[in-house]
Amino acid sequence: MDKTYQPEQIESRWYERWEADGRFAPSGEGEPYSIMIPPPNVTGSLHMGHAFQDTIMDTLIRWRRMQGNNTLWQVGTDHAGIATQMLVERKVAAEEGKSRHDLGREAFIDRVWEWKHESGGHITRQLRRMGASVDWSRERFTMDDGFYKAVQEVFVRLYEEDLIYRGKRLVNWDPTLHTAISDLEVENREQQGQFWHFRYPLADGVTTDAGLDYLVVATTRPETLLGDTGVAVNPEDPRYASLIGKFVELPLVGRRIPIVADEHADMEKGSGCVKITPAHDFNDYEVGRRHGLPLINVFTQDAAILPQAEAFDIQGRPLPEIDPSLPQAYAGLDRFEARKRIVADMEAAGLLEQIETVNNTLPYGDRSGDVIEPLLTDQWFVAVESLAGPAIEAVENGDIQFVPKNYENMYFSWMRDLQDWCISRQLWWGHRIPAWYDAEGNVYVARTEAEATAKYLEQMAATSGKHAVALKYLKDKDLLVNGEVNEEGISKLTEDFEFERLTQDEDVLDTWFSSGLWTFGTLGWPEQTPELTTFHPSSVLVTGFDIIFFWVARMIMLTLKFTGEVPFKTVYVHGLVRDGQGQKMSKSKGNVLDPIDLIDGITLDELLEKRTGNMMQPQKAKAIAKATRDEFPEGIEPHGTDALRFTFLSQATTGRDIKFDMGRLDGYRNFCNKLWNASRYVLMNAEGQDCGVSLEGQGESVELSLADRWIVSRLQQTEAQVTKAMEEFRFDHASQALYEFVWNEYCDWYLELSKPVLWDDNASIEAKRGTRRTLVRVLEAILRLAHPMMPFISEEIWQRVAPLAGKAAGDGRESIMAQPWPVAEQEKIDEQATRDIEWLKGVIVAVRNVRAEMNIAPGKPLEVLLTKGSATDRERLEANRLFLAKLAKLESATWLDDPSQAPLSATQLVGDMEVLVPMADLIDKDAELARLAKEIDKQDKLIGGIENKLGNESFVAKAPEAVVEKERGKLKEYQAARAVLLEQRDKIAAL
RNA sequence: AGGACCAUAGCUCAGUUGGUUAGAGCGCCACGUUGACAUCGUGGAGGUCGGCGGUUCAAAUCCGCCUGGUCCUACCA
Repeated sequence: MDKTYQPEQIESRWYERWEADGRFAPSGEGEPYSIMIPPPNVTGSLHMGHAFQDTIMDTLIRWRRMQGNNTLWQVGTDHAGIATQMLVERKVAAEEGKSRHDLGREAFIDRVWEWKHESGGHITRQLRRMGASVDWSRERFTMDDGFYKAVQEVFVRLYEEDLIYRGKRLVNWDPTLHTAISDLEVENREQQGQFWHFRYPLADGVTTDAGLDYLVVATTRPETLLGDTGVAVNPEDPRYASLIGKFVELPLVGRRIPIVADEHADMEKGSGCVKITPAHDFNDYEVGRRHGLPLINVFTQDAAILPQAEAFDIQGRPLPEIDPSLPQAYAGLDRFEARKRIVADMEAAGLLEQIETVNNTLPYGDRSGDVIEPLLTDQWFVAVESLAGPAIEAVENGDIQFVPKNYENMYFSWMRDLQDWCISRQLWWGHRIPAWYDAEGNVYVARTEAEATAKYLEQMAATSGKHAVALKYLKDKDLLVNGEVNEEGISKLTEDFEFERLTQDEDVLDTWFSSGLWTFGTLGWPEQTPELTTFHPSSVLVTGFDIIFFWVARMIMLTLKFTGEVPFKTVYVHGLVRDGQGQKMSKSKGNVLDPIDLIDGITLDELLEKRTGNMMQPQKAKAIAKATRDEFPEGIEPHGTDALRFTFLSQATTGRDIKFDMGRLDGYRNFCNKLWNASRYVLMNAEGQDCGVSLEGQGESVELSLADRWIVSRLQQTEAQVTKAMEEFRFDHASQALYEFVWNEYCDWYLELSKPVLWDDNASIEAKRGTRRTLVRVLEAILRLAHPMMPFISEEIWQRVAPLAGKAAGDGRESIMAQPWPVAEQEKIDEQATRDIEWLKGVIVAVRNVRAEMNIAPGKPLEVLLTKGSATDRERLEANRLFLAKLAKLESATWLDDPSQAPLSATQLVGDMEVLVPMADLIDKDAELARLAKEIDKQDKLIGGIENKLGNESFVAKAPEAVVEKERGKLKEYQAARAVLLEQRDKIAAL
């Protein structure tokens, strides 16, 4: 083995080997355990959030696999509608100077597929670098054929049950992307805005109680004035009671609009009057519905002013009786330009009362960055009410559990106030909605055009002779079979019967509609496949809290509906990975860390280029470059995947955001190095030597030392601890338990304790064998314990160590991946050995303390005296002379029967026993007296505290006996320590 | 405005049902190179557990209020 740990050399090699050997596929034996990866964008790249998430999933899967479960980690990618379409649009624009409309729908979609084939492997390669043991043989894509089938099936069935409907509704419209987006894709940003107060003249000579002939309304969006269809006042408002049912004359347009009474109007705010624009505001839409006000749309899809408005009733039916004319001056103006002009015109007309500056929050599209406009459009919706009930219940009754539990509240509060889900998007990239229209605009929802055509014929035949004839003809000719008109039938229809072909809906489905089917769609549904039976419901979903609404809630609803099962039994929710300062990582802030750079390292120059090159806001480049130079003056060193994974795990606490800590990453890289070097030591002392283990695993006669029994005992406890932590999803505890055992016990103590045995010419063959066997077996177990967290280094070392530990090769389990997870054996826990070792450590630390305090060279052999020891102390000394001599560097350790004969010494306590290092004339009197005074003071304080407690009658009376006893014990201990210090002080003072 | 979460050493964080001399890693200080490892070893300094009040024999831990931070929801007509 190399002297230092070189991760890059081992990582790619092992991953390829595992994959080639088919180690990731389900074993087919044991209790099923499955995780569905949250599908990353197919053309995306791996960010810190993925790396974190993937580490957790891989750790769980590797752990369960070792425990003997039949594990499936389902992998796949998402087509990510908007994100991917925008990316390809930009690429096409940059490379060919063409828009998607220049190309046309089909050609554009071909480009997207090309791009998918070109770049789709990027993220999967990165997943491999993380060590993710996903089953690549089952990789899926949300737009592959099988998945498409599941999507269609779900859509059609929901439609048939009236749970999907189409209608003209107000939606969040993105004027840049020209599509509806969901509430969840809207980002509210606060900013300073203006609030215009306008006068709306009262019609028919009516006046207010105050004698005014106008009402004052206020708005932050004056351009919507053109679509006003009412003014609301509060029904309780005495100021306007007499005006309810009267009219105002809408300025600039001249429309007469009613004054209605509605709770929505807040008497406390402004004038108490509110303009109502049902076609351009969600609240006004509701007011309009309550009062039967018409909806007047004044915007184009670009959010520019229409030359002529469009009027509808609440059902979305056109209202021809309403005069649609708008002032021509605004026709074609962008909404913000129109706003300026309208304000100016109002002012000119003397109708502008006041302009206020206010802080308000505006909705922005999180993809386009454009201001979202509520717009009346034809869209498809899922009626969620009947789906939400069972989805809430599943969490309430514990079929699905959130970890940590408090996310359940977040889930409930969202689910209990659910709006119908708008699932149509006016995009090209995605699952096209399986709905077809005939020439009259009637809709036929079906799995295929053939099926839709059949439905069309059947439906129309009932009322139309022409259709009935065509239907009969096709049936007679066997061109209509099983509810589908085949290709030939369709061409017959269009040619012989002169029907127009049905046209498919132009819209595609919201990406989350398809990813909502992920857990069962990937397993072959609607077919009842063996995989579906075995692996569904999945065991755990690992996801960020930010997509509980987008994804988790919808998965639960759709999966319950179509499989009758929950999609997963546990939802492990993790937080966001932030930078070291707690800032969200973003390209524009220039604080993004790439997991691959942490693994492989990156030079400062490359990092600077990555962070400042190709920026949206180049003016920030300088500040970013400076911050980057300050934080990473030498760039980033390579750390390896194992260290990165271990860092994530150690920071994975309880669902809170994590601040990624470079210091920890360094620390865990060092931990890998520590493990590496400990293994080197073990191999140097065991390879080719008698370890008391034959290849058949038969032990030969061995003698186990105290240290051997102790480390084996501690190993059992560590195994239990790590397992418990994994079961509780406390990866921080699991990683810490392993870290502490390996470093603080195995390396710091056990390896050191093995040296005296192995290097002592007088030690017996059996003792040496026992120590070698323990060294090897404990290391072998450590590696298995570490493997789910650190797959690469554990495998690399295990290959060398396993044969020495009697693990046979050639049995199909020659990878650590196929080894059993360590199970703690109660009978190997040795309390006595633990106490004895604690004593030994106590003496060694006592001597080290003296050396440090007295400035005695670490290597100088010492002659120590022991006094006030019990029979047990004497036994322990005799049993451990060898260890003591070596680890504390003692020349000798001698019992002093009469404590009063002790020479002037530095003294330390181990229990009641005193360890004396004679100091002769080496002592600096003043310094030592000062040190002792400080120590005595410390003990005095401790003693005082306990005496207070014990002097408190109610403490003694009410506290449990055990607690009181413990305090008494402590008191004795402190008093003894104090006595030693006093004695020491007196001796020195007397010099 | 309502709600959730958080506040422990210079930094990043543990601290399960109240009882520990409040812990770890990094950083800091001192010492240390012959036999696994300087990506190391040994020893050490450093915290009135955000503030105030309460419950209790006992509070970092339970309750209330306050302050500061993060986030979510709503409103902003």
